[in-house]
Parts: sequence; C-alpha cells; structure tokens
Amino acid sequence: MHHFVTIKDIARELNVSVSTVSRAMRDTHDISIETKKKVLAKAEELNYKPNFNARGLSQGRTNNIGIIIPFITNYYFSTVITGIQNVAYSNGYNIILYVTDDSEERESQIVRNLTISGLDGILISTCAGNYDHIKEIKENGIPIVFFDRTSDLHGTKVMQDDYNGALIATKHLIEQGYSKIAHITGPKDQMFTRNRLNGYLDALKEHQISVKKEWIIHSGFSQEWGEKDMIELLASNHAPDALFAVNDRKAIGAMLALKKEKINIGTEIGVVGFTNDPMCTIISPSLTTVSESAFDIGRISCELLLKHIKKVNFPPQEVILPGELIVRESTVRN
Amino acid sequence: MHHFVTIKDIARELNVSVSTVSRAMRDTHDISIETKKKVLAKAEELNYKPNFNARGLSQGRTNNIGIIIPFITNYYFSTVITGIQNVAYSNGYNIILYVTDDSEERESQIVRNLTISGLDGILISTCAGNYDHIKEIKENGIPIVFFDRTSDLHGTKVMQDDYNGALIATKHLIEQGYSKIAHITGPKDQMFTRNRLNGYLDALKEHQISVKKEWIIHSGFSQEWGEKDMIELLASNHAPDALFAVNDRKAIGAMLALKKEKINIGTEIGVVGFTNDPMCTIISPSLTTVSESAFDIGRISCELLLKHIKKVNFPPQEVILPGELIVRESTVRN
DNA sequence: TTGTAGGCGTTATCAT
DNA sequence: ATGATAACGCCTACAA
Repeated sequence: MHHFVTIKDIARELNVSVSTVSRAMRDTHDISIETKKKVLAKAEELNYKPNFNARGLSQGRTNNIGIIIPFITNYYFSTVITGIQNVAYSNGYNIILYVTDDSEERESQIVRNLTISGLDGILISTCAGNYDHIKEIKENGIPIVFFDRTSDLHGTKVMQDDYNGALIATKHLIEQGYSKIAHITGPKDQMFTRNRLNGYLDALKEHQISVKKEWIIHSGFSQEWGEKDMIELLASNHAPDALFAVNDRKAIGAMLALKKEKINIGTEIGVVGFTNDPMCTIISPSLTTVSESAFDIGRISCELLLKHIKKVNFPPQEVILPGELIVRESTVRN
Repeated sequence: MHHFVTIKDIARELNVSVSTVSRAMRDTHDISIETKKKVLAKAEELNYKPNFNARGLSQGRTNNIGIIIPFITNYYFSTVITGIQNVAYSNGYNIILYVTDDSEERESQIVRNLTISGLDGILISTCAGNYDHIKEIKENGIPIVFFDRTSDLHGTKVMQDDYNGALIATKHLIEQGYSKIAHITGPKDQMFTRNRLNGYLDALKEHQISVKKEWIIHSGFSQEWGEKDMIELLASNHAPDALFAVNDRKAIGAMLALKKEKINIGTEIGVVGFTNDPMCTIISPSLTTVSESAFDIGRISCELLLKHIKKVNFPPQEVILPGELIVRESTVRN
C-alpha cells in the first residue's frame, strides 16, 4: 500500500501543529487567514487528500449511504438511482450499491451483513414480504428511507400513487369501450402490487363491470412473464378484450404475444402499462401507460434521507407522487 | 450518533483483552478454540458489527471499489454494473457508484475529488478525450481498470472487439446487397468510436465500395441524435441505402425517423446497430446488431481489479471480448 | 495462547 | 490564533 500525504506531513513541512492544519482544511474561523492560505497552498502542492476512514472514525460518520434495490437493469430503477446520485453527490455523499436480484434471501443477507457503522443511512426498495431484517437495522437507529416498494413498517416512504394510477388506467380502458379487462401483475405479497390491483378492482366496481377470476394473473415482473400471462389469457374460456399490466415490461411481453397471434392491438384488445418506460414509444403500436417520476422518487428519497441523517428525530414522512395517464396507440381503435 | 458495540465491549464483558477478541473475529490461528467460541457467541449476543472505518484505517484498505461511468440508464451500462456487483459482492467488496453524465468536466472533478484513500481500486469507463486526471490517480498507485471506453494510457483494459464488430456488421450489409452504406456515430475523440469507424471503413475498402463524406456523421450517442442524423442523411443529395449505427439506441432513433417517412426498413434501407439491447427485439422490424457481453465485461473487469488490489505488480492485461452478429429483420429484404 | 502498547489520520477538548 | 493531547475502533508487533 502506498503512503499518502497526511495532515502530519503538511504540519511538519510548515512547522505548525496538526490541529492548525486540520482547522485550515475544515475552514473553521479560529485560524488566521494567512496561515490558512499557507496551509492550503502546501496541501495543494503536496496533493493532499483527506482520509475518509480517519475522518469517519473520529466523527462517527462516513458520508456513505447505501442503496438496496432489486435490479438496476431497467429504466425505472436506473433512473431512480440517477436521481439519488445527483442529490448525494452534490451533498458530498457517496452511494454504495447493493443489488438483491429480487431475492428475499439475498436482501436479508445483505441487510444483516451491512456493517452498520459503515453507512450513514440507507435507501431501500425492498423485495421482501417479511421485514424482520429491516426492523433489526431500524432498531439500531440508522436512518432509513423506503422508496417505490415500501414496507408496512413505520418510517419515511417515497412512492408513486399506485392505487390512483391503476384506477385511471383502468377507467381509461373502460371509457375507450373495453369491458372484459384483465390484469397481469406480480407476486401478491408486495404492497405496490396490491395497491395497483385494488385500483383496478375499484375502477371496475365503480362502473359495475364484473371480473372473471382467470383475468387476474399473479406471476413475475419480467417481459417473459408478460408473454406467458397473455398466452394463458388467450387460451382461457373467457378471453379478455383489454389488459392492464402492472408494468410496461409485462405489457410489452403481452403485446409481443398478441403480435405473434396477429391480434390487432387497440382494435381487438386494448393494452395499458405502468411506468412510461422509453420502450413504450419504440414498440408499435405505441403503449398507453401511467407515468412514474422515477428521477424524482430518487431525488426526494435521498433528500429525505439526508434530513434524517442531519437531524436526529426528523419526523417520518410519506411522499406520494402522482402518476399521469399517457394515452398512445395501444388503447385506440383504428 | 448511536453507540455501537465494539470489541472493547465484548472484551470487558468477557474479561479478556481486545486483541483476543480481535483475533477471534478475524479467525486467526493463535487463539484457543474455546475462547474463540466464547467471543463469537458474545459478539452474536451483543449484535456486534465491525467498524469498517477503524478497520480500514489500521489496515490501509476499505474493501470499497469505485465505479466511474457515464450513465447507468441504459441496458449496456446497467448490465455491466450488475456483472461488477456480482463479483464484488461475493468477494466482500462494496461498490461506490459515480455517474459522470458523460461530461468530461464532471468526470475530472469526480476523479480529482476522489478521496483516494477511501477506495481500494477503481473501475472506469471514461468519457474524456484527455486523461490527465486519470494519470494523476494512477501515479498515486491506486489500482485501476478501464472497461468499455478505455483510454490510450498503459494499464488493464476490458473491452469488446469494436473493430471486428463493426467489420462484420458492415460486411453483412454488403453481403445483403446494400452498397450505399452510411455510419452514424459519436464524438471523434473516443477510442471505441474510432475503432468502430475503422471497422466500417475497412469493410468497405475490402469490397472496394466508396464512401461519401456526408455518410459519416459524428454526433451524440442518444436515440434523439440517431433520429436527427437519419433525417440529415435522408435530406442529403446522396441518400444511403443502408446504415450502420454506433449503437442500438442511435439505430432505433434512425428507424423511428424512417418509419415516420414510411420508408420500408429492410427493403429500402438496411439498418444495423451495436450492443444487442433488448429493444432490438421490441422494435418492428427487429434490429440486426452486434452483441456485446455486457455482463462479462463487468465481471472480468472486477475480477482483474481484485487481482490488482490483492497483488501489487500484477501485470496489466488487455481483454477483448468478441462480438457476434445477430441477424434480424432490419437487414432482410421482404 | 493471551495481554500490552503503539499506531493508523483525523477531530475535538483543553490549555496557552 | 495556535498547540498538545486524548479520543475514535481496530490491528499488529512484541512481551509474557
């Protein structure tokens, strides 16, 4: 390992004490302007870089925050991270990334191994149905913010309005004249999944439209699952004439299945997704969807986390960002 | 700030010295099996977590590696990160993410502020044309691995075979009967951009096909730029009958422009991209492309970095992963 | 096998 | 305004 320049080196060269150097580096007021200048010049000359380990050790903080997230290989999550990154970076925080691969076990393992003292705070989009591992670290007093996939634990949460998004999406289908509306979604034990399901159900109830049990399919979140679910729907005795998918990826999977079957999307079957992934405008016909403010979710989550870090007992908050229906070709008859 | 359990606490409770506890935690051999058991049990009981700052400070390392990357919001980079994450995690390393937003200035700022002692090594996909900032940290002796967008500095690099990929892509267009082949690409000062350009040029040269100057357009890497470039090509006096784009996003932008103009892709104009982004199979007609092993790039880069970290003077290596032509509808006449 | 003591680089608390 | 000095939590000789 190399030897890096330390404040000691600077102190020695300048014949001052380390505390003086430290003061200059931290820009405190109890130091003369000339010595400060002198020190900073020497630091620049020697290419001094502060040692975060030492600083963290003596201050009890690290300037690192952790992000725990199911995936990063999709538009939504990678955009959230970008939002987080922006805020973190401009506040002098580093972000440490943990990817759970949507595995409860992995998430629990990561959280438990989290050397708590190495992080000033945590941002998490949990994939778990059980929150014991999170409770543990919460009890340790480490600030934590839930985003997107939140838990039912008490705490600060930032999410989109899943219920209303699903509501307006489903109502839009109804208004476009579709009436046999299916919903393909993810596992039952996720909160956002339940919220979107409820929005869908309430929209139908409000319009007194009945649902067949086989129109609601729980599976995974990927495009492949969307394709499979659609094939299953087409094979059922009561084929639907519209589809509300829990996210754009599944909607797109379903559309690919429909295109294979030469079923006219829009005219024969309406399709709505959720997220507003750029893929919506690439697929043809373009996909109607509910937009999510991924970047803002990241930005706001991080801002709230920093507030928790800086102020003990900052009160927990729940922020819900509205979605917006974006009508495209997949729900228009032609 | 909270007080976390330290080895001192454990030592006191057990009436042993801190070094004994330290030894137990590190699983060294010079400790009796019973005391080790005793210590570990107590650590478990008190929910002890090691303090990485302290450990890092005394050992001169942190188990953190940095990733510096232009973006994360696209398939390629997010997949690379996933590959890196996998290797890092299973070796007990954390990854700290820095996003440059494709800005040279930002990259330089990040690198210069990098509190060097806080990282054991760095993985970088540089967006810069000038490498002074990187030279600086290299001279500090910190291990560094370049991936994807490498520099011409000496060091370990992991990249795809850009030249050959471009060569086979262009040859494929020629073999399909296209002859007026344009190339839309990124800034001139990037190495991988130059390599792909050279592959394209050499393929044409080999087949004695001439190129018009206006068929080569340098702009940005985004879908929007692809669209703009295509519009420019269509407006030129010598409209091409085929297009090789530096990446899939630009190819897709170009395809959208063509679709707007009702130009039949495949029959009237062939299009090839580069990356094999999932979008290739979502757009219609599907996009012929050259595949990149994004996950492997990440995996291998991280493995090499860890070798550099663990073994001083591990010799620099250059790994070049082959690409593969994936023929789809966009280069087939119908 | 175990304990003691010094040090890692920085900050913070005293003096001066 | 500046300087000594003791933390911070852990590791590592060296001693016992």
